[in-house]
Amino acid sequence: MRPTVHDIAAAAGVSLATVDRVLNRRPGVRHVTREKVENAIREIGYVRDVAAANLAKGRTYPLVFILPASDNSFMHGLNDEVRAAIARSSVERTAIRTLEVPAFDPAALVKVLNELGEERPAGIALVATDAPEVRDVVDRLVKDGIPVVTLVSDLTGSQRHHYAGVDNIAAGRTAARLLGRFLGGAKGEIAVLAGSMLVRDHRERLEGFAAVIAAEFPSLSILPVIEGRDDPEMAHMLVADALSKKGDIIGVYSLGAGNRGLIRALKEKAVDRSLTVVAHELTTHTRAALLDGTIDAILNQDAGHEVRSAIRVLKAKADGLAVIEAQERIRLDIFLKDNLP
Amino acid sequence: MRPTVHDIAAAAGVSLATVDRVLNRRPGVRHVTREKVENAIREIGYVRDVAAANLAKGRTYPLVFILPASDNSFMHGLNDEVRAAIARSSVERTAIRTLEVPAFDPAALVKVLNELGEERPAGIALVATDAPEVRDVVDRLVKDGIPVVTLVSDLTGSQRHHYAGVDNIAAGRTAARLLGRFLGGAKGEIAVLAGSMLVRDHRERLEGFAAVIAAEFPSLSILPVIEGRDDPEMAHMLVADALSKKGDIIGVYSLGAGNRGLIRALKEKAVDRSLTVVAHELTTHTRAALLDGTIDAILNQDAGHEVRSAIRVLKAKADGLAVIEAQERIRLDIFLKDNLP
DNA sequence: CCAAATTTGATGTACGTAAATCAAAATCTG
DNA sequence: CAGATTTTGATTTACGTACATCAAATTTGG
Repeated sequence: MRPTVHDIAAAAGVSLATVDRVLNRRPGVRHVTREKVENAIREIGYVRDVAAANLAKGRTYPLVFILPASDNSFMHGLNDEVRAAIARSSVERTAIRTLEVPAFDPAALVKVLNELGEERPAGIALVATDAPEVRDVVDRLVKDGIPVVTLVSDLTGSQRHHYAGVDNIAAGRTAARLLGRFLGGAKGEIAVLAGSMLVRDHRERLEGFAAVIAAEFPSLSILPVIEGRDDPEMAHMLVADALSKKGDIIGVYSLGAGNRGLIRALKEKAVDRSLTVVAHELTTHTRAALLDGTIDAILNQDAGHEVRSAIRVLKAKADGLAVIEAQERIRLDIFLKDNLP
Repeated sequence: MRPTVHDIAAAAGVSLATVDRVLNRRPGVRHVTREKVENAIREIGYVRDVAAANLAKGRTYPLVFILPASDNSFMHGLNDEVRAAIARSSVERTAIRTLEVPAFDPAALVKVLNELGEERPAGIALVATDAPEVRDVVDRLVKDGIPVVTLVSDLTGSQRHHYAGVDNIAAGRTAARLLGRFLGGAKGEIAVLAGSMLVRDHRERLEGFAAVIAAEFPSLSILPVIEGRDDPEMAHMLVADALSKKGDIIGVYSLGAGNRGLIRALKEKAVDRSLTVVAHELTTHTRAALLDGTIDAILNQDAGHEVRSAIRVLKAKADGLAVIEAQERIRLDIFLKDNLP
């Protein structure tokens, strides 16, 4: 059977109270005694029974999710998933609170994070705005022993414990290869629709995309990026305009949100032309467009997985436990019309 | 706070002992009283604290994994993942036992399953051989209250609680579209390498593949299926032979195992020809082939996810709890050289 | 209506850990 | 070496549930 605290006490030749003091970092244990206990723990392979410990502590994990106040399908979906997690909170012993901050606003994020430092929740998940001042607060929180994971968008060079999101450079590269291969050597121009180049995930997707196009599909050239601010109306206008003016666009890569506008523009302006289109994020609109042939492939990250993974990791870190790395890798989903969920 | 058994007792106006009798289906409770308690449970929204219950019961979940004695990379990987789960068993309160049965042998599977009926483990996961007699035993086990999930390969028309594996028809369709689009309207023949048409997942993959090729890529024709028995040597021989004889093969779909042999044949016979190749299962060999351009896309199912999902579902079913459906969907991974993990 | 049978209540122990209290022992200080 | 201080031990209660026992109350059958 699994060893218990009693077994540690017996193995170390000390009392249960001393074992408890060591396990829970309570004061009043001599260095030598502490080492005796720690050795015993290691030797008999003791692992704390988290369920029993939580029961005894009556513990709940107060977690905070910091989400940007963006009005696009993906963020709405992410919000829904966090709310679903909140609905499960009594079973999972979590007490999840969400905070909304203005999107792409490092100062606001820093302010909120600083306040959380006082509050000391059991863990923080945030959609990071990639800025040095944000990284500095996060590093301080981590140093203070508060588990932090980034969600969807990572924080360059920070000490965050984990990133629950996809590899966006790989996503961009994958989009490029799909588009390149689907176009089969044709010559022409590629339009790229992004939300904003101020966001790290969009920058990275473009970076990966451009690299592969340049290296492996020289017959394709990328037009200047269209920034649609993740807004359907704006995306519609800009894409429709580009399609009207440029006759040699043969492919489109939409790496941000606002796909509803893109799809409308495509249906208006490109019925006669055979465009190859790769877009990000599976929504009602992109799904329908994939099925009717307007879009050829969708790259997706599963918001539900990201949220659940973030929670698992935060709880594990709060308990000082290991995580199953392979389980927490967020995968890039590729959907063709045949493998939609 | 979360309601407890005491709250039920108070709400129903009965004693704790009676609540306990109802909760754990112990005899000696009048029908009316039982209903009073059940109503109270529903009204206050009581959910049993599984952690505390398991602690009290000292419960472990004796689970059985029935795996085929196949000697290919995928099954080895699956085996490794089950062993990894066994290593975690003390933490997860599982006691996992594996049983090996000859592959594609319904009788052997039936025999093992019948014996398990006596033993009554908390749950059974099996890689199903798709046969009516297997379905009948499984249905009986389910009827007897033993949770059963199929793993990797499903059981037609059975009552199994869950299938932890990918949708193989969708996988075949996806392979067809990738191949068709990558070939960009070229005219020619497609070679299909399977393990055996006696296995349901292989049959389904072929079915989906053929359907999409026929419907949407009329310039492509599928050659008679090559059955390589998932054996590298045999696959090598057969594929090399086919490539020598048929000059107009422009694509290959490998839907089973034995890819090491396929890759060798491709490197020997197809350096000059530009073949487009889609294969299943990410292994050391297929990964290397994808990176060096021998293979163009790999479809994969994550054995680790499948095993962990099966365990989660079996435990939940054993406790009569709901599962998060979206979390348990096993996804079809599509790997290009850019998004390898 | 009485005895028997059934149903319900009251109570205690256990699971593995946390946390607290008080006493005892060991160590340190001067 | 006495006294103060620190370290350790012994013991208890609690968390929410399971399970067992015995007594009391209620229902049922004749």
